[in-house]
Amino acid sequence: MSYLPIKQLLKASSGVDSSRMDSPVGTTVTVKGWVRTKRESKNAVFIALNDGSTIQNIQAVAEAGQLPEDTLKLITTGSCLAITGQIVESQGSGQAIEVKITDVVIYGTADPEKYPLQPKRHSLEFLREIAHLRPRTNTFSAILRIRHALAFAIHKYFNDNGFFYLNTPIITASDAEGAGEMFRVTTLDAIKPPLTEDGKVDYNQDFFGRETNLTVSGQLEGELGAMALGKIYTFGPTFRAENSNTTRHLAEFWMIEPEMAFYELKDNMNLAEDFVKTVIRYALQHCADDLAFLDNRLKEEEKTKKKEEQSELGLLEKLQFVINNEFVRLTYTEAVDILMNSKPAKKGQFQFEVKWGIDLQSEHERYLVEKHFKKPVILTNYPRAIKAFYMKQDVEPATNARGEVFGPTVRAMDVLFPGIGEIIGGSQREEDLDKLVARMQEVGIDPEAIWWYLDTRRFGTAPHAGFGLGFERLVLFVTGMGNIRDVIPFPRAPKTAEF
RNA sequence: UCCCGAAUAGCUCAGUCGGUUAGAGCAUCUGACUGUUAAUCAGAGGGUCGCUGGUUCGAGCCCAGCUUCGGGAGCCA
Repeated sequence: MSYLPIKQLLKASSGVDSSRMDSPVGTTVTVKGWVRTKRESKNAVFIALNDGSTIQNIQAVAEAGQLPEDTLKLITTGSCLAITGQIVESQGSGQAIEVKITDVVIYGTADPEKYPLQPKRHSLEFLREIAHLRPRTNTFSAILRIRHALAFAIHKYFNDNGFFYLNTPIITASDAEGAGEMFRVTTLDAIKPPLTEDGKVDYNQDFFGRETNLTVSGQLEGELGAMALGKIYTFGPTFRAENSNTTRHLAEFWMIEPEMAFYELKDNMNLAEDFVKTVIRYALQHCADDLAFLDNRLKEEEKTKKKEEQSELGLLEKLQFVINNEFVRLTYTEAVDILMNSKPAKKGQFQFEVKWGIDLQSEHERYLVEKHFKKPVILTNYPRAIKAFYMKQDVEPATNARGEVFGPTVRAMDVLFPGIGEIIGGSQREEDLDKLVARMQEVGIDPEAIWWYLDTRRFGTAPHAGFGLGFERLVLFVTGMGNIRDVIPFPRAPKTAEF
């Protein structure tokens, strides 16, 4: 039996007018979905049904005594039904149309004594414990629909702009980037692995004949793609075995990494800003009711907070603000100057002292974004010592407003967003083989281990640039959620892999 | 990994100074109610007070260890 998704049904009936040719009023339809609530009064039974196609429910109505008593009893929150009936204009005020029930098929019951989702508000902490069922809630279904829309918008953006989607390996042998602790991939016996003569695990006997891990970044392979296809992007899972217990980190997350031949740092910044704004605009256009729901949810939550802790902008306002304002661009050196002359620095309110050469702490980033500029910020030209080996080395020394000289620096860029900090990290890459190898040796990376990467510089090297964006951090920002574990269906984090 | 906090009914929480039978709201069930909107009203059922040990005549409450969760920090995307 075919059925009509609720989203389609409601779309067809928007601005209900039974005289309209395409109005569904009067037609007989079958809707299928899960019961949110059932309300009974003396003369009628009301069922709110949701099928996940939209945040909105469809109301189905039966007259009292119409449905057999034992059928009625099984229609409880969480049960799954197929309801057939005529679409009528609703007599109630909460909805334009409703289904006048002629037939109900119960696909699956849900024992109300055991079904954990009750028709009431649940804490996000509790829902994390039942992550397998939480997509059935308004909040999580909204988040997952927005997540989908953002993923689609990302592919669309790159496709529209001449990028090719490059699939980089998930299992890698390279451990050169040093982006984080890695998960080992092996088929060797964990208790009795084969050993070499000097007592170490003999990975020659492993599946790949060498040590392998799950990828921590597709960037190096992405550069190979850019040096052949021009503009590429990756969008795939990434793994970090760091013991990170925060609201912004996952052990398994999805990363987007564009890499462009012939792009320099400024082109890279322009792309990053346009890209982020475009995908946020897409979500605003295509997820209006889900975003409105989350906006409202956040406002309710804000009401319970103290005045001084309430945020100035609502979710929708914040998203509009980001797409309507230019990101502030300044160098690391200029940022350090601002921070050193800031109120919190003078009052000693920063936990970490600011001076040229330090890696900026989240308190510093937050000050710049949330207090000083109150806009997204792109910081560039970081000290070479705190950045990755592959970033292009600046020739010009950095200077601040008073003409003081610092260095050396690299052509790095970090995009900082309010609430989440670093959302994008990227750079122009060092295309000069000698400089790149010299830098690798300085930081103790064996050039032989990634000879294939260095071949890009040996054969037809070119200026190029790219960046990485943590997908969940983007979803976190767009949904206004506070914990990254709530914007991915099945979060992986230390001690967390149940579902 | 470090710092701080928490763990009591299905959920969210209260529980005074260590003292009789551990409470509330929501959810569930039963009944009432002329079309309800997370309906409303009345009633009922529902507890290994995270685990282990200790102090005490007596522990939900005090102490120690462990576990898990939350917030912050670090690592980073």
